[in-house]
Amino acid sequence: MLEKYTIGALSKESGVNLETIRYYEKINLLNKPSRSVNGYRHYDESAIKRLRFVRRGRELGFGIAEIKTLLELADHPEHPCKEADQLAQAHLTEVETKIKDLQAMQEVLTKIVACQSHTAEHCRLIETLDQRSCCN
Amino acid sequence: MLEKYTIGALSKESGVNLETIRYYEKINLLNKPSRSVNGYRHYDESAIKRLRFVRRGRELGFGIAEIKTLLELADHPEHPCKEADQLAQAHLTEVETKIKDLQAMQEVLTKIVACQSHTAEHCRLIETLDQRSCCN
DNA sequence: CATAAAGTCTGTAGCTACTACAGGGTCAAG
DNA sequence: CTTGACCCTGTAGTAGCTACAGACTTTATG
Repeated sequence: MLEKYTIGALSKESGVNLETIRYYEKINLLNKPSRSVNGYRHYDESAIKRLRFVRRGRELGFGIAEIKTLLELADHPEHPCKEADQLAQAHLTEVETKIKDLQAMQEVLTKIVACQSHTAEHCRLIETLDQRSCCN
Repeated sequence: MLEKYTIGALSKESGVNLETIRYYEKINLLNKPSRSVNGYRHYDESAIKRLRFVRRGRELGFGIAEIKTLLELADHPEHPCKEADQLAQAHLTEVETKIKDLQAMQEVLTKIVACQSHTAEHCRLIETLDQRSCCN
């Protein structure tokens, strides 16, 4: 297998910060790569895929521990992925809650922005956020 | 002014963890409260309002620094709250982006959950997240 | 061919926003 | 008068990075 990627190249290909890659290795999220004589890390295509998976997982809001589980499941295709499904299901619920919360925030912020009396006296921030209403 | 609240009471009234209140004091987000002879902190009603504002702000996704700015604005009613409006506007944009991202996540996760072939072989997780599609 | 810039290495410290102790003092009830 | 609930300070831990310091290697330029 060709191991043509240095850590810098992997960083660019995967979109993951170079220091973060080393960090992921340290916490055993990524396997230890092979090294060339000078001690430089070298990676192959599969490392890019893995790292992209990690990045996307993080973007999707999965924690490191969850991603670790998912990677382990992916590494053992002989096992049923019921567990992975359950993880995804749990996460879906979490995501849906997050969306609802953010939509509530959106509503309040829209009201604050809509408040056009530009003096703190009329646009009393503390009360506004406290009571979830503005300038009424 | 009556300073009838101990830190524990303030914690209950504001919904902010007791240790977190001390932390907020340490980082100068909250003013240093008066102390009784034994060294216990004592708070009044305004502290509750302030702390509720902080909590709500955090819930709305504002960072500590942003909240500090908002509190300062609220403390000076003579200043126009244009700055506060701008902060809220900027934050609203951020929240809207987050909602969109989460909705994209929701879509992907729904697909993963909908994938009913319960072997990792067919439900190839890495490719799934990488390509944003599942079991096609 | 020399040198400078860019890349890599390890290790440690810093970041945000908390949370969780340890080890001690204080206060109210039974 | 002791037990338990509360409070105090200070430090260390948490997640998930990010940013150095100080050293080595590789590559590009004059």
